Amino acid sequence: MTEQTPMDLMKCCPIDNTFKIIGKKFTVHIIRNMAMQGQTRFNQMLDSIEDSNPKTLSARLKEMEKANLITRNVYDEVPIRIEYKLTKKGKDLQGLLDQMAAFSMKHYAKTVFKDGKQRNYKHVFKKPVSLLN
Amino acid sequence: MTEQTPMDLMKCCPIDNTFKIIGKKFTVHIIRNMAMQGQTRFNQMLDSIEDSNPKTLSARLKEMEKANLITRNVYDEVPIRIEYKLTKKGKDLQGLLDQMAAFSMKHYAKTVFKDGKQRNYKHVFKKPVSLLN
DNA sequence: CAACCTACTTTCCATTTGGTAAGTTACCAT
DNA sequence: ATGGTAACTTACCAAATGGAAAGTAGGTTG
Repeated sequence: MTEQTPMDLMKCCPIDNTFKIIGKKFTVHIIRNMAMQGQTRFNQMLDSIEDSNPKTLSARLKEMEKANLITRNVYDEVPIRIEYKLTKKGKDLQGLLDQMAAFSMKHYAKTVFKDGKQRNYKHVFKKPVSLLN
Repeated sequence: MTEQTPMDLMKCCPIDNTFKIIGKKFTVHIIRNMAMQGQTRFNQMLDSIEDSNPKTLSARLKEMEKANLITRNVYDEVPIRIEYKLTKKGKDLQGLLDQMAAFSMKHYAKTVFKDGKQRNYKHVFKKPVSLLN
């Protein structure tokens, strides 16, 4: 019998599909700030994401909520407070961000590190790269 | 003494840096076709990458060559033959592609698989997700 | 009642990006 | 001379994307 390749199982490309989710400007930055710095609020992200602006940030957050990567919770305080949080699904992008970080730390040490010296992911973050189960 | 965070070491964000490299349309598709299908030629990629066109493909290949992700070799045959190959650095993006594939296989099984059933990366590709050393 | 706060939205404009279609180069075969 | 092949390039146009600046909503504080 003929061998079954991964492509025989697939209807559409999973890499392409993921790219459609995280390929737009600021999406990975938002996840990064939420996952690594625990940020939850609009103005926090606006202030800390390089070159972001409210219009684009707002658009990305809406897309991400629709894609179930994050939740949006309204707290009726004064002034109003809104919290964005990563869902389980959103957290599953951690491994992807880890790989992105690891790649630059390996190949762009001079760009990335103040002292220009190469380090690996585990050394910097004191934990191995996350994996998806 | 005060604790040293990963950010204290960094001049620029490694995630952002990687995004600048792979964030444009078709870049990951090119790497995917080269790594997973062994493609080396312009027209092969043009025919097999969904919605690609010669202008954009050509632009991406040039950027990728400049970034040392691929090499371009000219063979003076008739008709002329040109081979693109992944460098060691380009191959180091494999783990990133794996994570992208794994994420969609976990969270978009219905979109990705013909039968709509979830499978993990290892099951489909018969090998674990690649890691960067 | 004016100022301030968070969290946006809206308008209008500029830039980036991509796409189609046709052309180009160089060499060989008929 | 015409046509074929590979690998592009060019011109011109359309759409997507992003950004600055100002405005809005609802409530509080001085």
